[in-house]
Amino acid sequence: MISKFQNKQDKFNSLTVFEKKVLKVIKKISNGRVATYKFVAKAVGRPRASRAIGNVLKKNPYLIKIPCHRVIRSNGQLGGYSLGSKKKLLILKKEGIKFKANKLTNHKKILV
DNA sequence: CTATTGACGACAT
DNA sequence: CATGTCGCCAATA
Repeated sequence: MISKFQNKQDKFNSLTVFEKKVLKVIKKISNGRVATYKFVAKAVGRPRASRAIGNVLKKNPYLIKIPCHRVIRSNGQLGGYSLGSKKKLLILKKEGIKFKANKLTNHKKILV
């Protein structure tokens, strides 16, 4: 019989192992904290794949479930977002993450 | 198989 | 600080 989660399953299964790993890591970033692309890269065992991490996120199929807006650049800059950096900034602001001149100000809550 | 494409990073200037 | 260059990497054409 076909599970009622078949659609989600299909979507999930269509992802590569690499992509699944990436999304899985990001899913764990809790509210009020942020991580860098580099951090995620290291977490999935590809320490130099930070660029590829971004490529995964730009097509994040679970925009609601996976808080990819919490991933920023290692130099403290905001970084991109599929719905536009502006949106990303607003969401983060709501979550208590502050930026000034496109630079993160609170370095306490960042995972590097 | 090769080439291109980026939500990147380190480093030089 | 700001900007440019070069290296990196998985996906995709």
